Amino acid sequence: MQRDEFQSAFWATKKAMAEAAEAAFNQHGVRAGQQFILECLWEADGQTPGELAKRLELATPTVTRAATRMEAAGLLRREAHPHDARLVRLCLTERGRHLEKTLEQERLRLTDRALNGLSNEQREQLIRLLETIHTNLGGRK
Amino acid sequence: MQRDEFQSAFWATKKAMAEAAEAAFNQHGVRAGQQFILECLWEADGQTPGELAKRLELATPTVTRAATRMEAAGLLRREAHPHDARLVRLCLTERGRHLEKTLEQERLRLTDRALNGLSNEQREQLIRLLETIHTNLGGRK
DNA sequence: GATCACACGTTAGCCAGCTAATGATACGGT
DNA sequence: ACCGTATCATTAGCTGGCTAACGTGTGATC
Repeated sequence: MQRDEFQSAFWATKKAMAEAAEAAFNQHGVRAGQQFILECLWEADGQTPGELAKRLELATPTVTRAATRMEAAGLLRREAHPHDARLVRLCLTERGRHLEKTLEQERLRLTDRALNGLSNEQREQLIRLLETIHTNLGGRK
Repeated sequence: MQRDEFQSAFWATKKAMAEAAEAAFNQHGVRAGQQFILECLWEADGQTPGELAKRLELATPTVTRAATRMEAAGLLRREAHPHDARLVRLCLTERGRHLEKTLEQERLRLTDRALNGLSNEQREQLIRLLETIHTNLGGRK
């Protein structure tokens, strides 16, 4: 049957990226998926699970459960919202706040490693190609 | 902090691809991850979970559990290995065998949709770039 | 021929996505 | 003032990846 080089290459690369990301963040006691939540909170602390889910384009339960684990890991804590008892504010702990620079570095290092040997032009082209695929498949934003 | 356009674009695209693949295959009662196992079995029926895991670069338990679900879904059945009682042969049912062309078409259609608007040259370039990343991160094969 | 190490599949349990169902609170209309 | 709807978070339960632990069967060695 026809080989589908694109999908083969894409999924293999995705797997390699996921593994590398997991390895990079695990060193600092953070699971790969939690990094995105942290990034949002570094930008604006005290957001609610629903806000984070919307920003990250995740389902809300994914965020609340991750928050539970991150709370157990001492990365954040839940606080009551002052004006609306339905809402929960996720607030970074000292430890969660302190990891910002470390994890940013880790992320940039991963990108560097992944794109090693590519020219700036090739990198830009890659990003454009990825974005084309994303919009072709109806990706939001 | 520095934006990391590559990772943003990559993960967004990965998500869009995963969603699109899930939607495409679910129409035929197949979950996205099971497609790869089916492809292996179409090529050579009766392989063992361990063989499939090695080919697909998955952990063996991932395959055995998927096989259990696929068995329940009527896509394959377990058969005893004639010469070695430790081994299990995963054999396609009529239904599993019959889905080959349909799912291949679905996969190609997904690729077409994803790469819509890209020239052959751009497609080849994309594949090369993805493979570079894969090998940069130490991807096997 | 018995025993012991190795190979294989399965089970248990973790994380991370998802949807559907629950429960609590806010708010608008009456 | 009350009642119903809408909006949150959470829980339950699915798939799909993983590692570690388990049990069984092969095969080699003695």
